[in-house]
Amino acid sequence: MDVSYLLDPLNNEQREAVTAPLKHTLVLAGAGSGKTKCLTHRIAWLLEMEHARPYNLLAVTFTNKAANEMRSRIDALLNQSTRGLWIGTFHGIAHRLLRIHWSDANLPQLFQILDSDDQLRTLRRVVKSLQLDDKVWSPKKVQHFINARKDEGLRAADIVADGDAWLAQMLVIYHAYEETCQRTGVVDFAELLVRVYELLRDNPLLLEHYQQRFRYLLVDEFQDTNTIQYQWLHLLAGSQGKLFVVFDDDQSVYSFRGARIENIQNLRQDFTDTCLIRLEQNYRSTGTILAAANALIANNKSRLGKKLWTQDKAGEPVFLYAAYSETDEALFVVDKIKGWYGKRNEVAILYRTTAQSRVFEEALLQKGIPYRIYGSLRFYERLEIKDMLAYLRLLLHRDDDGAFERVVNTPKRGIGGRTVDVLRGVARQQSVSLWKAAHIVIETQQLKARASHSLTAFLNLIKQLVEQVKGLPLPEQVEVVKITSGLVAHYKKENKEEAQRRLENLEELVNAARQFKPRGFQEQGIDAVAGVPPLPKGSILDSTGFGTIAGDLRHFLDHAVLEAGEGQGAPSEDCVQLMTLHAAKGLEFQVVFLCGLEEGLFPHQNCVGELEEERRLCYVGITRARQYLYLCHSESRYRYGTRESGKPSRFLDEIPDELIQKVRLSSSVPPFKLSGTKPVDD
DNA sequence: CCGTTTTCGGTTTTT
DNA sequence: CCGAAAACGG
Repeated sequence: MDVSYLLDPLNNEQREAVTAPLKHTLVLAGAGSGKTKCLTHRIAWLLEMEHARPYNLLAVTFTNKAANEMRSRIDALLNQSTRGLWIGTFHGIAHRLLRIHWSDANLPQLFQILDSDDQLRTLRRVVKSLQLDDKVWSPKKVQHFINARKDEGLRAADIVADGDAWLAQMLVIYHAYEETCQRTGVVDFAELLVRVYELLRDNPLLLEHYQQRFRYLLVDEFQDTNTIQYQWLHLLAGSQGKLFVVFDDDQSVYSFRGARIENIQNLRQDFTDTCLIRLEQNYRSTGTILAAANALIANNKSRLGKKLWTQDKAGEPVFLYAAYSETDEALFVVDKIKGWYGKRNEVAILYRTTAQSRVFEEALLQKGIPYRIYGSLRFYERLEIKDMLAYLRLLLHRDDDGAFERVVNTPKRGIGGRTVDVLRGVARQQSVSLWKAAHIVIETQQLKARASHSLTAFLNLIKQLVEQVKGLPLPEQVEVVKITSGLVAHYKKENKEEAQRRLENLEELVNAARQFKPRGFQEQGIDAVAGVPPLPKGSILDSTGFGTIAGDLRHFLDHAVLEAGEGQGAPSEDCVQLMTLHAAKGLEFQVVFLCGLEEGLFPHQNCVGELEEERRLCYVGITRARQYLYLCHSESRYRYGTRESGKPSRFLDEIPDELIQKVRLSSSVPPFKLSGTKPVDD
């Protein structure tokens, strides 16, 4: 078979990785070294040369973006069908397995997924129902505690308080939360992972099936895996499965959300017969930029060690600008951008904290340069969208307390906090859902006439919606809910710009429903693939397929939670890109401005113990730049109301002087010359 | 129930 | 200092 199309575009190391023997393979892939190419070509290689069938492969990523990218690149590369090839995020794949095996996973068939916002609301209710002071047991803290434990694969029952009163109380809350979720049939993000791990661990026949099926496990950004993800991979690989993981220990910047860089070492210990391949040739940046990056990251003690190199020329020096103030910094950056004649979306302004974006935004606005800030509110997280989704959830599942609470008085229909308190009381006492409690409360006449009347009206509204929507295709269901729920009328009343936007977003949601083409799940015959033992009898497959009313709607809701989508709206071309360093990971730009390089801000004061991770973050920032890299720091900066002076970041000292060119001496432009900005010392 | 006042926190974030 | 969210008063 002629596989030159697969191998010719690769360098020696990439080829070595793509054609590696069937051992567990670790690919240390530096920034810009072609790791996605490596992964996609490896998949093609396995299919073409190792007689793998598409359903033998499982490729896992962290973000939907990465998963989509991988899928489209594979489709472009291969001429054969990739039916049965699973590519997805850890959460997406876990979710898929839970939908198939909902019964074995001890979940209701129509289980719902909680996003972080819904989780927080749920926790607020749990803390309140335990009569705890939410100042001491702040739902946010509790949320963090629980998620951190779940990331470690620990349930409340797995943790021993051992005389620690604080921990004991936390565990009580954790227990109560688990119970609430189970009772109401909801699953948070971390739970997807824990559940699916337990599902396979506790069902040997299921495990056997998937171990036989997924002979080849490919993992992107392996340095970002957390404990439960690693345990799951470990379990799924079994003794036969072959791992192919791509990682860069120097780009591990997510320990704060549970990523365990040690998983690389764990993998090498837990799996014998591993091989490590390094991709160090960089196809992105100039020699100078790489030299700066290499010098910086060399200061980290704990790393496997690698040195990026390029065939490219040295290029321009790294420019350094010392500003007086954050305003000066922004004006400098904007000034440079004005002098840039390339495409504007090839320019990125990167910073450590989101708060820093404001000054740049103002400066860009003032000069009329179009820009786009990443990480602003995502489409499916908008208030009005979440309200609509809550109605839809309620239609699917009347006992969804979260959805009930959200819409019971949205739009305002005279059901205030007092009324809902009564419902909550009855619900808790009789351990039923709010929906059922509402019926009980009305029947037993526990409310004043007016409240009772309003509540009855609400219940009838939902029942009416259920009837109206029955048998309609998804987009029309959404349309009906949009009108009948009263949300449109609700927003129309306010004649503000904001209200107009909300209405547009609601319309956009109907649009999204119209265009919604669920993918994945196409193959229901997964138990009949050749060479794989059938799924054990008693596995109850997901029967709410497409075409069914509940099925379409449910898939749409799943999609909304799991793939909340970027800011929506046209990804307006020709905009300067503003984002945090974390958001920039995986991207590249012709020109990069790395701003706010000051002690306390970057490295951030809260990260004194995590200095190496801060340095990696800086490394990520530097290696985003293809051609021009500007580093900025400011002598002073407004923080928490007062102007504070800041020393240049230690990271600047770690970049060799000969690579750096200072753009302008601080003294050459005194602060009072800045027009249209606040004086430095006010 | 709704608009105003007060209080609080303020690193990074995908799913 | 600034914005969000909780508490308060009409």
